[in-house]
Amino acid sequence: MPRLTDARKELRRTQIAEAAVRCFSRNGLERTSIADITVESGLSAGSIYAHYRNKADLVRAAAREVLAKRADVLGEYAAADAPPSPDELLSRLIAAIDPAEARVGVQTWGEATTDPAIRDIVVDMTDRMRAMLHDCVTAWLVKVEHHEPPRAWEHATPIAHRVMALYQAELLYTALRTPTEETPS
Amino acid sequence: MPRLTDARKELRRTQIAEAAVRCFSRNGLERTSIADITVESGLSAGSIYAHYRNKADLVRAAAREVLAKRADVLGEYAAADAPPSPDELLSRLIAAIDPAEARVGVQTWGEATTDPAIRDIVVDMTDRMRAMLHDCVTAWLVKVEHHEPPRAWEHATPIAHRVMALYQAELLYTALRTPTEETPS
DNA sequence: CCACAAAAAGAATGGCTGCTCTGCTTACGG
DNA sequence: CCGTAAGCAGAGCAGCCATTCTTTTTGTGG
Repeated sequence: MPRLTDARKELRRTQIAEAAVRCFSRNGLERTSIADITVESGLSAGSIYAHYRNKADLVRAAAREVLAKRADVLGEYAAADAPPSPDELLSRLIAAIDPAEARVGVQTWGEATTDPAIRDIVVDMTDRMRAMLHDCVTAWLVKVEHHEPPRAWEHATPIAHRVMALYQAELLYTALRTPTEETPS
Repeated sequence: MPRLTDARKELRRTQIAEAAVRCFSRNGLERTSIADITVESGLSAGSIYAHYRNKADLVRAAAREVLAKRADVLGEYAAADAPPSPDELLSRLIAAIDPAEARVGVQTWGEATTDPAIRDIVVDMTDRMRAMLHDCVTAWLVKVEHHEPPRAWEHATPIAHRVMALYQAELLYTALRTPTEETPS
């Protein structure tokens, strides 16, 4: 049956989503038209609508992609044998920030203030990141600072909160600092 | 000359801008149409365009209004005789957050990532707030912690940075946490 | 009070945008 | 290889929205 193989279908979806992220990073969530994504992806409008129900669906996918990538970076450190100190953790997270994704991330925050679907995605990803940060800090307290595990978990809470806040602030500064790149001609 | 008196003209401008902020807080910067602002303000489209050149101009005015109000709150503490400690300062700032304005503030960040005019407003206001925070913390270090003024200023820098970040993060959380209010019927 | 110019109203407009629809093309299973 | 059902292209459509234009109303200086 001549359906597209799942791998190929997923490939198209990410091809579209990545093109969308590039467009969003340049022009913002609402200012990019389907036509823009059309030329950026090399596909046609019809094709895009074969893979995403509508524009909102595509925006959600893009938001998830950007936020998930940020969470992944954190996941690596959370699983490390030698847990970094909070300061070290923070500066590594900051070093891993990609300006284009930072911009889309901040746009996502703005959209989340009015769109419940985006809001859920952002809140979910934020909670997940904070939890990983919490694990990471707890591991550091136990392994390096030799705290007792149950107390360490409590101690880690405000520290994780602060690291998260400082990271998000840095994300905002990066998004604002970086000039929005020109369309490649 | 039968021109509107300056006071009345300014009144109309803020009437429009405040209606715009309410709309933005509900539906976001781009999803509110001039028609929405028309019904919220009780004025007509023609009238709005008599006071603002175009929608972008109105958005800029709204952004400035919201950000300036936040800076004003901070200004009070900066001028106080008994400077609050950084923790105290932060919790007072957080207590003064208005959910609706927090939403518009976060939307403003998103818009700033692609619109240079908004970006300048946000960066300017952010810098100004950080500077006031810096003064505030320096005053506390000198008056309460009895640091030497020149050293105090240096010490204050990272503290002010952290307070700012924590405040902005709280602003984001407030914007995400608060359900967007319904239109009054 | 009055005259009159500015301000407000609100319908009209033109452009853009999301989305759909009709065939052509392609890749997959046999 | 081939038939077929899907993916895909791209023009077309309907609706919305910022902005403008004309007419009516309003406030102000004299």
